Amino acid sequence: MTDPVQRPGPARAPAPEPEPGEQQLPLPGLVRARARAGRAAAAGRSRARAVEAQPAEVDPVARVLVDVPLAHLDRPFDYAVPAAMADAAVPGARVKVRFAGQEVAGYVLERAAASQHAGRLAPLRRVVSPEPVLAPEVAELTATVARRCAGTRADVLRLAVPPRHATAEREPSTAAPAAPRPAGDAPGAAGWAAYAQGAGLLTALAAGASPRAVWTAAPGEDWPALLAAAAAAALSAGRGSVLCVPDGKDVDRLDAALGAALGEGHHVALRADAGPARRYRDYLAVRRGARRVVVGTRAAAFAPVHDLGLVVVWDDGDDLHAEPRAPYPHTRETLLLRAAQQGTAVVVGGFARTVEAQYLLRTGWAREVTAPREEVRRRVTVTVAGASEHDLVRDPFARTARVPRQAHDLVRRGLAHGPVLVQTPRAGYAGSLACERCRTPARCEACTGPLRLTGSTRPPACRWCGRAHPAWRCGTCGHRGLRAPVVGEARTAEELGRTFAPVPVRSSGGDHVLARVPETPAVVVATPGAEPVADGGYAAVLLLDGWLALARPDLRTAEEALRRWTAAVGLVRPGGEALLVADPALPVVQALVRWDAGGFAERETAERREAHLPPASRIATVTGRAAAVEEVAALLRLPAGAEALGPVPVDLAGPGPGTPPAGTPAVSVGDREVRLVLRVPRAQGAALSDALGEVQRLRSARKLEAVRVQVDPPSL
DNA sequence: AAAACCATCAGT
DNA sequence: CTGATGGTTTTC
Repeated sequence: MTDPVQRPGPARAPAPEPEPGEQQLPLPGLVRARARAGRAAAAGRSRARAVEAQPAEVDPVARVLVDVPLAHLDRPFDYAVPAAMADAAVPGARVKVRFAGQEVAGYVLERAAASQHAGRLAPLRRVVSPEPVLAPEVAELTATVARRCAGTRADVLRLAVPPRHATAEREPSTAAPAAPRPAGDAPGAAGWAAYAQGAGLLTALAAGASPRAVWTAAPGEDWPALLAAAAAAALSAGRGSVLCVPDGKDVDRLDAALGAALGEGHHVALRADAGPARRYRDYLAVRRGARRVVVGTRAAAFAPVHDLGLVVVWDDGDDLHAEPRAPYPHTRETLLLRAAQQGTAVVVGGFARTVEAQYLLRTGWAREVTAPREEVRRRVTVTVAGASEHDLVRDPFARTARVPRQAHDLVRRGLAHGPVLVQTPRAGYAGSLACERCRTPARCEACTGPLRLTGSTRPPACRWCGRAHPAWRCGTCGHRGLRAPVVGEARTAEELGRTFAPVPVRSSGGDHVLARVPETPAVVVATPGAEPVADGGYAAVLLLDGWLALARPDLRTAEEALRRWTAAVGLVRPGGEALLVADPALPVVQALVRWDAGGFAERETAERREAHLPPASRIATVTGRAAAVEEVAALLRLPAGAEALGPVPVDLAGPGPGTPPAGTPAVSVGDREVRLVLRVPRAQGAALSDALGEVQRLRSARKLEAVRVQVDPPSL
């Protein structure tokens, strides 16, 4: 196919007249260059042919955001719109432009009558397609998110807009049927009545208002149905929704619930794993307004839903909501920024509650939606089996029984009525070793790194420095024996299978994850995050090795443990029971028993406030080679009240599980990766982001070595 | 990555 | 003063 827009337009006066009043620039270099080009061109070719195409009559200037990875170029550049591209170069269209001597991709942000740029404008080279893939409000959101994360718009755009697929683009998007099912008929609509503010939330959504809620779901809740009902309520008021969940399994559940609530054709699931054609087709269906309700994982937070009225994030504590690619935006933060920008309703929901969600309540920005105590008690009974620290002092062997008698009893009772879920901590922690007797994690004497086994015949070695410890001895109790603290879910399944034969044992975890299990009695062993949903709910839920879930040296360990436990107990059937094997004296264990994620989050929030940790403070990290990080520290213009901590070698700074891997050649101190932690009062958060962004632009302009900047890192 | 820019300096 | 040169800055 020939591209008409690239052909030079009809002949015109050789040198374009300067705009009246516009400064005529001498541009000697340019004149010289043109003269050379003219001579180089075949002699006899008329000068008029060499002149660029005639500009568009209306708005001959396109503001283009170019896709280059350099922070200091993260701003629009003006290009001349040739007349032939006047209709195609709409705001939001993908274009190719010549930028710094190279052909680069970009998006038209807007069209304008004139440019502020003093020099000559280069023409657009090509409009890739007139499809306005980048919605104006998403362009704005992208800028806000980039600013918050001290990153570039181009990086955020890559997360927000899927790659083009020409075939998918040629097909029209099928329009939604005229009317969705009445919102009140949604299966989940009645479910909100169980919550103190639930009915009010739905009413407000149906009235087209923008309520903001932090919702803590009751155990066993059919949360996809309730969220679908919320989206249906918003849609009945003519407003679209974006619903973000952690993983594909949750997308499937919510997808099905939305189908039931709205009828087919009103919503779409944006799946990262769907393949380029499907992904682009679904994206276009949203962008073109054919679908107004979107469910998806973190990329869906940017979905260009028309008339957006509600944003939802489910289980915002799941680390899958944290984007692993620069500039590392978090779904919750993206959606909150978007809600503020577009004036939408917000639901931050989960079985647990993050300290960030709690902060929204603390400041009064959002309202709490929780089930009354009686309702929770009706749904599940949670008990604890395990020795307290006090008991352990008297009898260090008390907790060596991994599956205590009470647990066996629970499983047996449950199996009489249906499937029983057994959650066992992820095998991922298994690499680290612990004292066989007192279970204190085994650490390197030289650098305090965690020890691990690299082979059955070799002595334990440090993950960080690689030093071998053939004669290790526990620093706490003096014992010499080591154990891998986790019996993987496979072995747990084996053990339980023997105990409860002939009841079938199903295993879910690692790369073998089950989505659903039937209502029939079975022992279902799963690692956190891989729990299958049981038809009709589990008769009982057993949470093993609570001590291990709490053994990680991380700021969020307790919060994360509670999140995983509540997620499992959340799958119980009404009237079911749950048992946690852990120290009953711990506040986090009591929070599970009382189903009081809110109280726990409030307590954590208060503690962190005193320790000047997020969310009351804003944290950012700068990671890179020591020399570069030190330069950054020197260049940073920190806002008032800011503190800089470090830089500290990364190996020691964080609990990062195996960096660097043993066997990495030794590096000199100057080449070591270091991390600088910056902390400001929350009110200065924006100023901190701006200061970091400024340094990034400066460093990129000077071609200095890149450093990794992370604002609000999910863990330290 | 290429072009434009700019300071410097040898050769008039 | 002019044009060549080489390093730095800009990129529409």
